Amino acid sequence: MAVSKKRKTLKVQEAGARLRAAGLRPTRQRVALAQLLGAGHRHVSAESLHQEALKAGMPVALATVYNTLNQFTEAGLLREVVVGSGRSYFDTNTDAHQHFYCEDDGSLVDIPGKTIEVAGVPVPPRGMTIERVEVVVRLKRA
Amino acid sequence: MAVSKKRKTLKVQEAGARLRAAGLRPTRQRVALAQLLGAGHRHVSAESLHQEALKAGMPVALATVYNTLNQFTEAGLLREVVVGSGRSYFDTNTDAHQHFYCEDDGSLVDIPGKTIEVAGVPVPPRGMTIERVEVVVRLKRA
DNA sequence: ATTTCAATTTGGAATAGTTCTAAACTGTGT
DNA sequence: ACACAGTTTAGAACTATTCCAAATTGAAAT
Repeated sequence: MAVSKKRKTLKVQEAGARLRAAGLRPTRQRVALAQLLGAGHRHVSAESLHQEALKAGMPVALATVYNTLNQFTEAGLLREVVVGSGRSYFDTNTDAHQHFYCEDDGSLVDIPGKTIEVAGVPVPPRGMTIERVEVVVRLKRA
Repeated sequence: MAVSKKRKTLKVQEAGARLRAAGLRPTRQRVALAQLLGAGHRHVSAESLHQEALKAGMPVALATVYNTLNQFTEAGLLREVVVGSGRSYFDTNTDAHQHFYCEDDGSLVDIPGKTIEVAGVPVPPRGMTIERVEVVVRLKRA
């Protein structure tokens, strides 16, 4: 048989523990999604994660995937990456880091945290605080 | 009567000239929109520009506004700024510069071109070239 | 184990922003 | 004035996401 490249998933236990730690009730669906997201650094869209869950034999409604991704993001388990209107990516790497974004195929590639240095960020307008400085390096096929 | 703050618009002539220079046929609608966009630095959405055109007595279909904004962007007359999914802004300032984005009210404020310095941008993946390095400083109400 | 109830999930409808389509119209060259 | 490619238009279609009200479920109490 052909060598199948299977993605590693988290154990149910560990996924549940992470959810509890984040203050989220570990329901069947949330645990399933946390398992899929849990291992390694990944970039997913609601749609792609939904497909993945179905293929993995963990049926979840698309609306639940949306809810869950948003809750995980609020809880600090994920980071939302905005690259283009109409496309939302969620990044399992919540550390400070940046991205390459290829406009041709919509793919996203990490740039490690310490690589890019941003200097000279001005003081924000009155009554505002900086939440995050986001850098996206937009690419085109050469 | 109250002092009305009226936005300056371009003369028809000048708007037409700009369009020709960009290789776009100066139709009535394109001229009208170019007039509205022409003076000063602005951030518009398709919807906001559409409203503005209607109020200015220059009826244009929303679809035309979309077409036109996209054409202007392709022609280098505008720059698209991506800040959040579902929201597309077009910036009349096409020089290299960055933005503050306030997540609370969706507003966009320019950061002048030379203010922010980005260092350490890595070499792009094989066969790719950097089209633009985009920096968005996300703000929250303090 | 059973009961209880708020939290969660669900499928479908609803919404928002944008693009598409086919027919009507218009700018420009002759 | 004429012709025609380019443009505009209204509305349908589409995509990504959120909303909704009903059904289900996890966890705490009995």
